[in-house]
Amino acid sequence: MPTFRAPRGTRDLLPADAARFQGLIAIARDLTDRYGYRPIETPVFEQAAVFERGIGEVTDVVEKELFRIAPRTDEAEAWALRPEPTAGIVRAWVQHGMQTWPQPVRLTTIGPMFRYDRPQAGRYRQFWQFDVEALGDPGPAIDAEIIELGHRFYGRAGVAGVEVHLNSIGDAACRPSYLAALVDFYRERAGAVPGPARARLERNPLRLLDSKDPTMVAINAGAPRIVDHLCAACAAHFAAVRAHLDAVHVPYRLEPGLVRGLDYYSRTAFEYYVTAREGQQQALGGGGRYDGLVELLGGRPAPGIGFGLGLDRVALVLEEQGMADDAGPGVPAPDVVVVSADPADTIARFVVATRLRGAGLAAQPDLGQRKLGRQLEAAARDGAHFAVILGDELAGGHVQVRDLKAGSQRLVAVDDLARELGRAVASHRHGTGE
RNA sequence: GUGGCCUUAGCUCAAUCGGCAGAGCACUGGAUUGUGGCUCCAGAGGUUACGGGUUCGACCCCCGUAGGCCACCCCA
Repeated sequence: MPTFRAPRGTRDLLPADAARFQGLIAIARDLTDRYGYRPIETPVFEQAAVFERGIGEVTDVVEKELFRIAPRTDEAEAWALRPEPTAGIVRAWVQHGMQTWPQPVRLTTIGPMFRYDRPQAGRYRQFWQFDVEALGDPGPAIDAEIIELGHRFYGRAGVAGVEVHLNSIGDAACRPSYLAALVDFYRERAGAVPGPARARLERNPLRLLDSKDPTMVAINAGAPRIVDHLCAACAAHFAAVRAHLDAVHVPYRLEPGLVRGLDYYSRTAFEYYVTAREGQQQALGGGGRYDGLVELLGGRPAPGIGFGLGLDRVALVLEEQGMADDAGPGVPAPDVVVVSADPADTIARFVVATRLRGAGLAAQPDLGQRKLGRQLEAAARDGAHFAVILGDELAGGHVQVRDLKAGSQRLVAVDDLARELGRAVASHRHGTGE
């Protein structure tokens, strides 16, 4: 066992995994660029109060998963690692007066989030999210834009079987009366409600709706549904969101039990699910509208909506579905490897490779002290297209350029080497459509 | 935070009833002096996760710890 290892719930993304992540990030960047979302980077830690106030004191995220950091004892519990990106972005919105920018403000960020809970496959203490937020627009069109963007991301990433689950959880006007009805409903059946759920009833009754406990599932089948209790404004908003999604043919499933884990959501709530996969980490992403959050964090009231998509889970599902590129652990195939007949002459190889690199070629010197055959063997195994062989011809100002794919070889003047190779590499790339 | 299963070489896994820790892949080197991915040979790689206990003797049985996984809780 090594002396040190990655902390519990964290992991190293080795080159093959990291390359897959970079691929997902590139897709996300391309999409957000074209949808008009601008990048923003906020700190990975904030004052703990930003999360406690924004996310809600009685949520699991704050109560048991907040990753607190205390660099000095007299600052204990002052700061916490971000468990999600929205609160920090809203804090930045308030701090920098983004309500004076042209509205809406479309923002996106990608980075690690932190939650101190018990790890499992697809659930980590440090995990990556692709996050998109639109602030300053109350209308249903932006809700649909966001939901469609996330849906398109999964399609572009190649994830099969992603379902959009959709619900509205009302707002300050209609949720209180619904909650009262819901609590009454459960109280009438208090004898049947399991102990842990009963404790929740007082603190956060909405959360009982998405319990997986079989007895709760049975009870919930008859529970009042929030969509039947929406005020006129919320009902109209929800209908309009659906109409927008229908118009662009984004399929979705209405889920009356979908309530989301964070307090700041209002009206539109949605999640992206892969129900086909084994195991429990089926939620690949989720989000919703948070019209009260800006005010909660000290700003002038402004509406917002956004989502966070878990890149770790996307990568996991892609692998399970056999869609992951088989990026091996080795280095990417170089255009050119520089080898030499003299096993000891690493300087000549280094000099030539450096010159080729300066000319923009993906060139690598063989760094070992092995004989020529071994050097060529390694070059071929690494997938290099060309080998530059340094030998006796060097005295006359020439080297051998060997085409490792074709098995052909010719003498090239050192002075022409970079130009010749550049041309050959370019034509090969066009020829194979790479 | 609750309950359960698991942990042997870098990776995937063997090791009879408690009796000498192994294989494949990968890695490194070699196969009569300057030419290939195949083949052949060899090498290196282990405190059997860690700590204790039982035993003449522990990879194997018992206890604890750590980590992973599964189901909850909840979520990405």
